[in-house]
Amino acid sequence: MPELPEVETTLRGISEHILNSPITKVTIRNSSLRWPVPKEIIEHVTHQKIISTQRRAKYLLLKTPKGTIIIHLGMSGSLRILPPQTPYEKHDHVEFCFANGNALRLKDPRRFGAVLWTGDAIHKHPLFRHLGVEPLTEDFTADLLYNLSRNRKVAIKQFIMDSKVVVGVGNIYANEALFASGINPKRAAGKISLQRYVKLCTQIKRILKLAILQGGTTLKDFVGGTGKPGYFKQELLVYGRKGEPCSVCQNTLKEIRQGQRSTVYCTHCQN
DNA sequence: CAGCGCCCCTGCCCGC
DNA sequence: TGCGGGCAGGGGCGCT
Repeated sequence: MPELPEVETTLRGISEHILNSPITKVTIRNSSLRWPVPKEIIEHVTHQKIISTQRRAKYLLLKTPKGTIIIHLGMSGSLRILPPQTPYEKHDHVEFCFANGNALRLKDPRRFGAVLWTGDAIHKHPLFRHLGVEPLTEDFTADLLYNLSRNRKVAIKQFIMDSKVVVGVGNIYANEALFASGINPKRAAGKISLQRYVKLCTQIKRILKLAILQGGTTLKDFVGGTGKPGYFKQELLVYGRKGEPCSVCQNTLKEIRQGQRSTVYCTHCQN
């Protein structure tokens, strides 16, 4: 479910409720997520405070003085702030209770998400070592995309979804950014000009920022940390619109599969 | 290394 | 109305 804007929305929603209050209890109801939720996390974080929160790629990082809780929402995960003793629902897998009365609870029906712990610097962790640049920083530039893509045969859509290149661009926003840039998703990344990468880079930033402002995209049941849905769905121009007329030229939007993921685009506007 | 497919899992939607 | 098939916002991993 969540791409960068949804993860960012979640982080913003939960942070103020969990910062600087001792963790009183950790409950692991089902440890079989993407990787087993390490039991040691309980002894490591109980009585600790979260002193800062941040996002790296689609990972949420909750820092304590002893290390970092790493949370990934996978395809169907959501984190909510709940009052104490809220009855568990199906797929509520992990919960952190705080002295201030708040509970932070992970629900994840498909269990592709993760809750991990590291006592080390985050950049040393294997999951983070090979991550590319953050798209909403000045390090993410057209020059970077251009240079990394030389001699690459992969389709541009898969190239911008490659987390070794740039992080946080998932299927929805890859589709939207390519449409906004007028680039055919099948075009080889290595054959795209610097000028077109300027456009693409600009559009990726614009769309991600706009989606964050709208609280993310709610497709099925995504809610930010405070339970509000996202409103970016109404801005989607191609994703989920196979067979509908292109908003620019009225040509019928086409759907193809790239790397087991659906791509929707306009064969007239994108080339 | 690049470039692929596969797979983890549940829920929902569609067509018959 | 019931059921099987296919698809879903991610991404690590193993193979060629």
